[in-house]
Amino acid sequence: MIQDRRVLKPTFIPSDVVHRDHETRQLSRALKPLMDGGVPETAFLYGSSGAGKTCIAKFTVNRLQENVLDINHQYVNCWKDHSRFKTLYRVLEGIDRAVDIHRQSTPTDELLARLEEYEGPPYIVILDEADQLADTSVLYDLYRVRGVTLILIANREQDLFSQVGSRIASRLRTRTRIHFDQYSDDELASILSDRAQWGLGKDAATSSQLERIARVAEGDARVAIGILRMAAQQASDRGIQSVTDTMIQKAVPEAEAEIHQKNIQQLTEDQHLLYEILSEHDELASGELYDRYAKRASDPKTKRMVRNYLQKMTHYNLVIPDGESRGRTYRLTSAESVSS
DNA sequence: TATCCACAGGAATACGTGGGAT
DNA sequence: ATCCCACGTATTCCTGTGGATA
Repeated sequence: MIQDRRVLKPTFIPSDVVHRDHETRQLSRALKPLMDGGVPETAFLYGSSGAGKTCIAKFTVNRLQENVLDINHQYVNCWKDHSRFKTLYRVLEGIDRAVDIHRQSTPTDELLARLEEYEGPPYIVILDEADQLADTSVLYDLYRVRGVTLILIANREQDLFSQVGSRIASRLRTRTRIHFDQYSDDELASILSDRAQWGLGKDAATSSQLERIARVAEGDARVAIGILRMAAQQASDRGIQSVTDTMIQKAVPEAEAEIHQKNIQQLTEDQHLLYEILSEHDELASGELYDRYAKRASDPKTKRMVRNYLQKMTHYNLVIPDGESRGRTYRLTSAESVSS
């Protein structure tokens, strides 16, 4: 029953997007000066995850490139390439100027100098998860390079600007800001319907099934499509043409567990231990958590380091912190209790 | 209410590592 | 073989915050 697997992958960009006309127009307008040699505005897309930010950014740039003009573009995920060096490297890669750069033999400033020499067609750089940059000075670097247009993507506006120096923050703040609301259940259902039709065939799922998936996904398109993919996989494994309600029910925790499991595999030994301790309790105060950790670990790290671990695990959606300073407690995400 | 203390998270710093350069 | 550069990891130091206590 699966006709085109790519359509259900998280990275897939549809040839036509729905329910984001306003946002797409805003972004197009910001980039429009490129069409007659002008200087476009820096665009800043923000909103919760799965709201279509990355999709719209890529879609708009692709369309601009196909229909209109000679431009270069590059997509950089700052969660993966979060250092100044790596980000600049990726940016150079997008214009084929990175071939002879072998890791650290070249100082970072050399990369920037090379970028400043660039005199090709306009260059659009999409910085996804820009709030994850360890060193936000790259924003300043890139902002100053002639011919480079930035599209910044982050979950929350203040997460990005809290770290950026005030100098560049004030400059960037004035640029085009585009907010992405969560998808409504209806919008999600119609997105799913399109994907199901292209990727799975007409009768793969009923509209009420898609609505059900949309509801549990809570506005997150990535989650919704993931659930559909898992359900379709089950149907395909059994050689039947359409998904059943039972498959959807099973796919919901499986889609969550898949992400969850991937994240757990990334953990180090110490982080695993923290996870294990937390799994034995409903919730733990930070002091008690550390005491238990220090008792069990063969070579316990400092409290500060453990705070870094917990922060990272929080970002991976494995741990939920409760409370601000004193009296904070930690607990695990409820993923495994759901899957039972 | 003033003081104290546990805690979060930023900044500076130290250390070990990998791989190209010499 | 040795040096160098940037990186990831970890520690130390520090400031700000909010709940607990005298």
